[in-house]
Amino acid sequence: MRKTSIKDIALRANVSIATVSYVLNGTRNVRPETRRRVQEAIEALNYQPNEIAKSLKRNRTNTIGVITEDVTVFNAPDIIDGINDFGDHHDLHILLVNLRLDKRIGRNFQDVEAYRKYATNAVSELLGKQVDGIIYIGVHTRDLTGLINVEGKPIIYTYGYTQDDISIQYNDEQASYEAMSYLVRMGHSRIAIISGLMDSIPSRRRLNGYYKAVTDFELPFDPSLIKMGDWERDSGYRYANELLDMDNPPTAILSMNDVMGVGVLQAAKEKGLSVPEDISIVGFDDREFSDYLSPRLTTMGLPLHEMGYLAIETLYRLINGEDVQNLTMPECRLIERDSVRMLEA
Amino acid sequence: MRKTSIKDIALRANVSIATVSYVLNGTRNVRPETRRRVQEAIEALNYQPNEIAKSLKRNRTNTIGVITEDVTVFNAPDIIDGINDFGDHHDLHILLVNLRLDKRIGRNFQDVEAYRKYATNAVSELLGKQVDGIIYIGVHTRDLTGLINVEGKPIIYTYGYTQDDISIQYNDEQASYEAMSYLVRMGHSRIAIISGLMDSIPSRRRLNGYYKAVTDFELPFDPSLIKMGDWERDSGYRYANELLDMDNPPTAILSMNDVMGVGVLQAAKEKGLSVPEDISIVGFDDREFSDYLSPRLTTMGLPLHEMGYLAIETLYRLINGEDVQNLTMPECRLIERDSVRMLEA
DNA sequence: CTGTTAGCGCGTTCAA
DNA sequence: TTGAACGCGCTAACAG
Repeated sequence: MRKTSIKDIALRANVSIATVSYVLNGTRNVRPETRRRVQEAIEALNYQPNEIAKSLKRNRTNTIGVITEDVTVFNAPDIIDGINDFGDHHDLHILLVNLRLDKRIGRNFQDVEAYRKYATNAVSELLGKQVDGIIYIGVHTRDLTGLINVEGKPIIYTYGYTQDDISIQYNDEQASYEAMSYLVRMGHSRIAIISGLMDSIPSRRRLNGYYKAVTDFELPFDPSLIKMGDWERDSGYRYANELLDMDNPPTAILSMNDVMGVGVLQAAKEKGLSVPEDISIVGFDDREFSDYLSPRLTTMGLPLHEMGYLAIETLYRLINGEDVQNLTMPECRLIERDSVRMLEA
Repeated sequence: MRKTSIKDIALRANVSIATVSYVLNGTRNVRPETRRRVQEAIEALNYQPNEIAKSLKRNRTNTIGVITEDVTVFNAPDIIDGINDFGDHHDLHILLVNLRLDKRIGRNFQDVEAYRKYATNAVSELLGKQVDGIIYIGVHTRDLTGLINVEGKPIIYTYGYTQDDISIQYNDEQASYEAMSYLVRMGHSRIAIISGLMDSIPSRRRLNGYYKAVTDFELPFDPSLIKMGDWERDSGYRYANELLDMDNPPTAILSMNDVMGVGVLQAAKEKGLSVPEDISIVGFDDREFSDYLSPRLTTMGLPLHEMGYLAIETLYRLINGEDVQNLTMPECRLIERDSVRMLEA
């Protein structure tokens, strides 16, 4: 038998369907006695409104589309969790599309055409489903201008941005500056940095933070303390070796991600150096594994949950026609563990 | 201005809306010339069907609800990825609900009432949204009978089960048996095991696999090689210490998860034992971090992607009225890394 | 065989 | 408080 609809309620309560609707939504006053009858019927028939029908009429689905370039990449789950956090409290539902880019194209993000069709499809599915807005979660931060066309629907980017839309980003420069400040507070001054790929925006910004700290704290500036890595473990390993082989090696190494940090740890270990006694290390990302390394890695944690939360909150305001500007972006915070030691003065 | 609808197309192509619908769905023959006109109009107006309206009429949304107890828990993303994999190829959309249990109630799963309301809400939201079926992804395997009532909608459980519904599980017993076989092939016979909490079904099943292997391979049976851990790193550490302090210590330790495996690694290191030269270790789960440990941990990988894939595939068949039985469950497979050595004969 | 008319699905909302 | 139009697309029934 069919699901019970508003009609069944009306029939049983001996009122019109309009009245049922008013009771349901409190849109209008209804005589208490009538209301009671209606509610009794709703109860008895275990009625549950059909949101699809409601959406059709209201022209609003209370559903937002979330496009993630790859759910299995480490940043996605926590961002989604932040989205859900807000969504739960505002009756917003999440239609999730997973582009699965990591499986489909690996890291070839330069080749936009390779994944444009996936992104375009995702958008058109979502638009067809009449979502009220879209959140796009990239795998890594880059310019996504022109990738998709959302035909005027509100959209928010995170871990990526376009020249036309709002995007939620943490402040890379501030983050690496803060990591440096911490190291300085711990008594370090010869601090090396291993960067990510230099075609990446976060890499460049984090390097800026490094320079700024070097200047502000009047640290000895030595270009040979700056290594250009590629985000992978091997490059951390390779450059840590170079760094540790110097005549005047650094006392601390800031690695732009935890993965390279693993390489650094390994290089130190192989040289018989112990961390943090002989060399301090700070990573970036607070990947789950950084807590399982030995020593446990001190690292800059990313505000993933907050980014998701802010993304949907902002989208929500956009949907409701608010004029959104001057957003305060969430900040990274240092997760202090065991890979940095305090240097004696 | 309003989104262009089927009506606009009809108007422009000078046909009735019925004809447009026929062209759109290929439901009936349409004269080529007419079809061309319609298609031209669709193109010109950039028409995109309103799936909401379609769903209302069809009484089918092509959307399935995915309830995850917590997206940020390690098993969720890959299961979801598997769900997407199938969904992509069958025009199925995913409405994701995240119960966020890890944040809300931690590990207190005994206290069902603490999260029943979340689960119930999730189901009723999903039902209201008229999903065609539901997949429930637990945080860990347990009996979920009676938790929710889906009012006859098809539902599939994974990482959990009920007495009434279909659930997708890998075979724990086979998995630990296989891990043991591997160790035996590598020349080990004194093999210890550190289990998870014994109120957990996987723990018990994996222990069965262990016993079975001990019997089948005629390994020396020594009860002191069996330790009851609690899934946490500390218990791995503690029991590894006990094991390694024995007069006749094992040559290999099978840990029922990678987290405890980290504790085992640490215990060995502190004793000046090197892995795998002095002691071999096999973990369970293939957590991301197991590849970043040193040595890289050999571990039983879970077929998460496959579970998600099979879950939605089965759900799809259920939705289409097929009679589903005798499912072949996906299997764990060993990820061979560097923590086991071949013992000389 | 091709095209049209009209009612339906379910809830919202305006006019009466 | 109610009847009826409406949102958008599907489809049965009918006409040519």
